[in-house]
Amino acid sequence: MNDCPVKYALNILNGKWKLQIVWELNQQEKIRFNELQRRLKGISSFMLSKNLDELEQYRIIVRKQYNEVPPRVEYSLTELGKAIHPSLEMLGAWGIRAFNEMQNQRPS
Amino acid sequence: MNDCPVKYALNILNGKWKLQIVWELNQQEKIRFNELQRRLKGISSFMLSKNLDELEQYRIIVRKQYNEVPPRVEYSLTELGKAIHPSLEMLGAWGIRAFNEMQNQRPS
DNA sequence: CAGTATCCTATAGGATACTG
DNA sequence: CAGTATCCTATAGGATACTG
Repeated sequence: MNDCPVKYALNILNGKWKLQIVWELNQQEKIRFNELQRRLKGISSFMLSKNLDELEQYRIIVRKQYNEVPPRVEYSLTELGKAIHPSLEMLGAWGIRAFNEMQNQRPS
Repeated sequence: MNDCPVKYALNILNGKWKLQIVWELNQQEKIRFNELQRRLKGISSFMLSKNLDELEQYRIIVRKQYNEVPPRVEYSLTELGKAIHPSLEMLGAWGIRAFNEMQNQRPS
C-alpha cells in the first residue's frame, strides 16, 4: 500500500462514499454531519461516521466540534484535501473519454 | 457509477490488481499472460484472467491471440489505456505528499 | 445533533484442481 | 501456455436500535 504512491492515493479514496464526501466538502467549505448525510443520499450515520474518521486519519479533512447543546460538528477539507482536486479533474477528463469510447464501441 | 466521470475512472482501476496491471503494461508495451503473472507476485491465474477481461471490456487493454502451439497471448495498452498515465502521475505526486504528512504528524 | 453498538449480507479476492 | 471450474473466506457495506 505504501510501496506505490499512486496506490496509496487511490486507497485513501477507495470505497463507495469517500470520493463523494471529498466532493461535497470541496463545494461547501464547512458542512455539518447531518447536512452531509442528507446530501449523500442513502448513507447511514454509521457509515458516514466511519468514513469521516478514516478521512480525518489520513489528514484529508478536519473535524471541528463546538461544545453547544445540541452539539455542532463541522467538517472541512485540509490543505492536503484541497490539493487533490487537480488530480481528480484530470481523472474526470479521462473518465469522460473512457465512457465515450465504451458508448461508441457498443451502440445500445 | 456513470453519474460522475471521476467515479467512473476510479471504478475502472478499482481492486487490488488493476492498477498494477496497467503499470506493468506501461513499462512493457506487450506482455504475455504467464510473464505478467510472474511479475504480479501473488496473483492466481484465475484472478489475473478476470482482471484482464474487465480491463479489456473497458477498452483499456487489448488482447492479441496467436494461434500457435503452445498458445501465445499478448496484452498491451490501448491509446485510452496509455492516456491515463498523466492522471496517475499527478495522483502519485499527491500521494507522496499525503504520505509525508502522515509521517510528520505521527512520528513513530 | 452527531454519533455508537450489534448483527447481517453481498461480493471481492483467493486456493486448488483441472484443461484445450 | 493461457486459461476455466469449483468452492471458500475476509471484509466492505448496510439495517436497525439506541444515546450523551
